[in-house]
Amino acid sequence: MDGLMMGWGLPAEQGWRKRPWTPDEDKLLTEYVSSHGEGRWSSVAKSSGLNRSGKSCRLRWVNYLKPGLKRSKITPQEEGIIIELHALWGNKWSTIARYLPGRTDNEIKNYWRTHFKKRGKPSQKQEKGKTQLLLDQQIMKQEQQEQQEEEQGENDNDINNKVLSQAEAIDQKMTDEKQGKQETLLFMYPNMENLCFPMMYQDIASWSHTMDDLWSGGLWNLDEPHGRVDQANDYNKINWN
DNA sequence: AATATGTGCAACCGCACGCGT
DNA sequence: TACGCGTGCGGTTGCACATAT
Repeated sequence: MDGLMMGWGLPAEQGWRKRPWTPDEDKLLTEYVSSHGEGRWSSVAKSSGLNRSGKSCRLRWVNYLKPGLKRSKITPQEEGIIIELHALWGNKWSTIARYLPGRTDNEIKNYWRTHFKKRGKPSQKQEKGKTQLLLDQQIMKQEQQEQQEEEQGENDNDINNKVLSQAEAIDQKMTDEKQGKQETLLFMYPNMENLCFPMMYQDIASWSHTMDDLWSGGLWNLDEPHGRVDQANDYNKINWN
């Protein structure tokens, strides 16, 4: 496949290397997307009069212009979420970004590289080990309960697999609701009480009453008003179409 | 003050995948 | 089934600014 064109509107051989977006270009793109919606980026590039590739248009919109994006610095709570999820999924930035409303994969990726990768922080493997240790502790405590579940056909005694399968379920759900229906949010954030507290972990908690130990010792401080109802309302204002 | 080095982040590149034909 | 197109994703690069020497 031709990496230069890729069906993204404009060829790359136009002399520009890194060309920052100007306010006028941002305005053009914002107006175009507002009236025509997202998608069909190659036609956006052609029709809007922007001398940009569709790929560039999409990136600019997704990472900078899209309503609802946070422009503030990553909070310690968000950092904790990033660390935890990175330990689980590795460099699945877009997946991690789904659990940080208002943050983009690019932003998270940059944050990780600048704040962790360079400073010799615990490696992914180490982080994984840390998380796995916590999870293993829960496994031990649950063993008897798990055995009972196995008798009922539930032989999934690897809680990490549960995490992953649950995450996959969320991904599947989000894919199914790809058009941005708010059902996705309700699925992820039931009662909208904790905007940044994904359903995934609420479900994990339901697997074991001992998971409170994990919360109190982990990086996800649920007492922080990170996802308040008023924030959830703000998030609801986003145009999901 | 001048230069070197480090940091943060926007933007681009190349690959992979899904979908329609 | 094969192919082309549109899109998304992770990796990389380049640049502006900050800090150190």
